[in-house]
Amino acid sequence: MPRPTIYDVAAAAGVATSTVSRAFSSPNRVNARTREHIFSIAADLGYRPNPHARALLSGRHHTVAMVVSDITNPHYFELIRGAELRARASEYTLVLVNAEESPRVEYDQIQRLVPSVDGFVLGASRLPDENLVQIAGQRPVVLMSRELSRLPSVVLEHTQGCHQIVEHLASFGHQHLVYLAGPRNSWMATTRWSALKSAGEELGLRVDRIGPFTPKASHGAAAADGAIRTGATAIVAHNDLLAIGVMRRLAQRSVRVPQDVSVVGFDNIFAADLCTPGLTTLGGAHADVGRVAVDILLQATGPLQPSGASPQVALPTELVVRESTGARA
Amino acid sequence: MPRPTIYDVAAAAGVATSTVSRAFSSPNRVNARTREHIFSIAADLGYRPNPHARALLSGRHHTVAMVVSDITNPHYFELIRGAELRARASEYTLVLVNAEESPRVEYDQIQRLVPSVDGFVLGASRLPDENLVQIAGQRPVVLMSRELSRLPSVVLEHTQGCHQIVEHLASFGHQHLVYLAGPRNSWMATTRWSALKSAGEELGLRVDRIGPFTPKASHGAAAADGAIRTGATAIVAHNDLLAIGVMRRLAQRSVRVPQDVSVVGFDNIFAADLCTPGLTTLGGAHADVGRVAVDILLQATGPLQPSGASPQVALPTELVVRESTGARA
DNA sequence: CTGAAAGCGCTAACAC
DNA sequence: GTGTTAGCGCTTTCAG
Repeated sequence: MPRPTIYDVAAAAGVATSTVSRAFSSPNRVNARTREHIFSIAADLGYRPNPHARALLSGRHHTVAMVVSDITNPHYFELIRGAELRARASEYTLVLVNAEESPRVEYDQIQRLVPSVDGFVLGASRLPDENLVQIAGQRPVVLMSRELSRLPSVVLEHTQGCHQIVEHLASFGHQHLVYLAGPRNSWMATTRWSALKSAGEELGLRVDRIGPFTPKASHGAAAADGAIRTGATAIVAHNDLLAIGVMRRLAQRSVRVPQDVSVVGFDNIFAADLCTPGLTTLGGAHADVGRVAVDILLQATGPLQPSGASPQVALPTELVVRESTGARA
Repeated sequence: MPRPTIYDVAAAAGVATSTVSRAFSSPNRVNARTREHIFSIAADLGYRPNPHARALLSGRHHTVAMVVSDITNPHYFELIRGAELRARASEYTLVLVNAEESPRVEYDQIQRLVPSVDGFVLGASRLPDENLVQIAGQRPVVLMSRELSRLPSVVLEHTQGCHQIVEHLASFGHQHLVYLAGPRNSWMATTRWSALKSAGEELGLRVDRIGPFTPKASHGAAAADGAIRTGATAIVAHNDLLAIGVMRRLAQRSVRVPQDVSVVGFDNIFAADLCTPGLTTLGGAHADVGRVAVDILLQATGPLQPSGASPQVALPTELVVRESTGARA
């Protein structure tokens, strides 16, 4: 037996289909008694509105897509969780898309989904600005871990956080640090680099940069070797995964952390607390990033036309100090 | 300007809408010349088929849902990734749902999605058998990390794996081990317990069980304390997260691993290699679990009616031995 | 407050 | 090979 439709319900309830429709979509526009009657009949029949038929007409799908640069990066766990919770709270479905660090995959997937979703939350998008603007022209977009004027975004307060990192390292007497940059097209990588550099200038440290590196543990070896060559006494890796990979390689090469070199990461993933030594890292309320991003998106997809306002939210970070940083010995 | 429809394309191309439709849905049923003409016009107009209108008629949405018991469990990373890749390869969209260890949330979410997806992949479902059977009556279902007669499933070869664990521990002279059980309604928990027990009987070890425990690191303290009380010399935790939490607690209580007690986990998550001591754990090709599950699902949602066959796939496991297991000292 | 009827974008008979 | 014509399930004027 196929799913019952409003026709079945209408027939069984002895009313018109439009009344059934109204009972579900704007309950207050129908007599309380008939409404209840319809509901009970509908329940008996096991009727449930077909979202596609609804979407066909309204153009709204009650679905948002979240695109992440690499789904296996633990950093995204909390982001996804926060976004999912927020979406569900408004009875929205969250479609998860993995861009696998590939702008092409990212763009294709987004275009594929444009007709099916009400908006996009883009995590650390690797797409060029023009693409983002274009996508925003098709559907509301909220960026995470990236800022772009005229588009709403949610980021962690990296600039201040980077300053904190440099201060922390300076307090141990470090005078030369190196930033292991993330992917070329990562806005975060660019921003962190300039934040570190200016903090370095301010505090009188030399700051180098090498890379780009794919921010995975497996790429840590190359990054570590490069870092050693710079002669820096402190390494700031683009994220925790890379930092962990770096520490592994350093251990292999008998470089002691933090006695010979200090290591700092970003994200404060679960594993940062488990590796040895524990990784000093810049953390933040990641779940909130996801939550707020969806929040803004739902606002934009809401009945009120997207207002000119494009909120750019920056959430606070916190430097989690563990054992991977210290004075040279 | 609204999205162009087949009407716009048809008008611009000087053909009927059905021809446009055919050009896109069954290209070989239309003259090559007209087809190319239609395509080029469509491209100019930026036409893209509306999947909802399509779904409304065909009932197929090119979308599958994957439900996981807890999205923040790293164990799922690879599963999700494998599933996502496989889905995308067939141009299917993967909707990710987080059940948050709650059967109620899980069931509600599934019911919400029934009208919008072609099938479900259920990871470590916490639902009772009857519910699963009922859902399978609404849409094709493939289980992961759970078996149920008449439903297709993909699991890791836990039974043999558990045997391997017990053998490994026995080889170190352990004679008493305790299993820290996962959630009450976890099929895996039940299966592992009976597998461990029968392996214990066979090899002459005493095997206790305590729990259930929520398989997160934060619940490790209670689990560790309970384990100590049993007097067992080896602890087999329901998963790596719990095992890591247990090891933390043991360290706090100055119980040495593995000198005083050995610890084993399941899943071989990234962090298992990072904690100190490294965690011995039962791993497997998790990405394959997700991949194969979607593979089976797409077969079932395919044009050919769901055949009676319900493949029950069991993928091999491998015991990854690290430093958390050894002889007592 | 409720019914009748048109149509959202597309597909699937059925003709030609 | 292509056009015509009904709908898919629902919402939404417009009457009543």
